[in-house]
Amino acid sequence: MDKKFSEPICYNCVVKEYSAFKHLSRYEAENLFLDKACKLYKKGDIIYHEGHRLRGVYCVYKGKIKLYKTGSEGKKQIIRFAKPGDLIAFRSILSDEVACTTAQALEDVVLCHIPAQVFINLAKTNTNFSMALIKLSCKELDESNKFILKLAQKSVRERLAETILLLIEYFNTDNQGFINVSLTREEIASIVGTATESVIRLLSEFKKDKLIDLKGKKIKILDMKKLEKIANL
Amino acid sequence: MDKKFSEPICYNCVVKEYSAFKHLSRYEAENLFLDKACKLYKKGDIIYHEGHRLRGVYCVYKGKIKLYKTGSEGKKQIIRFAKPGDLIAFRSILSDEVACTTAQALEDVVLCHIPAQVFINLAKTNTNFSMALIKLSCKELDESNKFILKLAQKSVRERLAETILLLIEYFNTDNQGFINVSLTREEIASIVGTATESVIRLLSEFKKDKLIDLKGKKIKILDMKKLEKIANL
DNA sequence: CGGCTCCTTGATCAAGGTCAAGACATGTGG
DNA sequence: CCACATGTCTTGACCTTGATCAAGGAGCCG
Repeated sequence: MDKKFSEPICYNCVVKEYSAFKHLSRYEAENLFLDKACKLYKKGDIIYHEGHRLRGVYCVYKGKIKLYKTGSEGKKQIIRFAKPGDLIAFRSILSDEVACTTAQALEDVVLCHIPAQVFINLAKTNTNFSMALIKLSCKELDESNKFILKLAQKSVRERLAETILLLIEYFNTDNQGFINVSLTREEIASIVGTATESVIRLLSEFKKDKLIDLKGKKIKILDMKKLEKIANL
Repeated sequence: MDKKFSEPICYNCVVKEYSAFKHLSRYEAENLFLDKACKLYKKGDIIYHEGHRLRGVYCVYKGKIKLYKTGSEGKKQIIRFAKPGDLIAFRSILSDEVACTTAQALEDVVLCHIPAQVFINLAKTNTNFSMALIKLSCKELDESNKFILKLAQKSVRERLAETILLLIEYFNTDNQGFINVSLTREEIASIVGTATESVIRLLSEFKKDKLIDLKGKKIKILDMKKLEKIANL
């Protein structure tokens, strides 16, 4: 495989400061660099499958990833996303469980793979690092619990409005105000937990009401206040 | 307050072996005993409120607890339960966040309160203990993510069947085969994420179909296989 | 015996899922 | 560069699920 990217050097990596790795010492980061392996994934590639045993943790260097669970009828439910600086699969590694989601590249992605034992050793020897990991998983647990509340009590309309707001918060906007991520209507539906057709209908309704603008897969917020009101936060 | 219970002694506590505290040394457990405070809560008492800052972690010694989030219209969504041996609130303490749920006693409950700093110090100094905590929160995260999938994709009927199975797994049955917990129909509805009336109608349907037996608030499984089939696991 | 809370049942209706069909867009190989 | 195939988007029609409202019954406690 020809690499179209320069392999990041951990102790110097641009994403290090945004990740739990910021707690590593120079020495630890240098060692990490010796043990990791960097790899490019094309858009649509599966990074790992739900239910499979993983050999290590991935640190996202470039690109965006969706993590989803698959229901009994094969229907997908997106649980969360990952972007540069995020770690994925570390919960499975630390708790010695099989992967609880499937990770798939939303665009071309570069990941650094850290072998399980290396990662676990870091967590065991560097208290600041392990506390950062605990905080990460607690935060994510909180996110998931909020999601539960949302699914259980809100209408599809409210959920879609909230989802748009969450997407903008997580991915930010480009210089034209469009959310920095391209999702199909089906993918949006599998975040919101609804049918693709419902997403389409509601998005065009939002557009008609001048709350958002649509340009292909790109979404731009026109009226944040009203959206928040619909989301009923 | 007169205590109608004998205060448990940590290093000797019957629940210690079922909790993350099993990783404590004798010395650590003895110190823990000096720092903790034990308290009785009556059925219905609120132990802490969502959004409040907590001063420590609770270890459940006796009784059952529900943990719920409250939605925008005041509707409650039960996120999980706790029983003897479980720790509650430790995620908020470790991640230094306000409580993300409200904890309420389902029956008379005895809790031991461990001050935040004592708990954090244990987590920082005892690697086995902190790894156990990480595993706990990862496991809970997995539970929450499964819950999301369930809410997003399953019918109320399927969810109720699955909920009954989860209750039996978590609380076990008494010698007559009834699930060891008494929940109102409303509480069951706020686990399943539906209206009280729907729970009532479906429970009587399950009873009519000889899947379960009902005796007041007590539920007994008659046909596990069929329930599992309905739950569509 | 009121006054609670909880349970139950029936009637109604809207939200949203499903199905079907076609438009549009994108990429592929000839 | 075109023709075709495939994936995505859109719209309309229909119908099921389950929420809501209303009213009454059952059990429990001071």
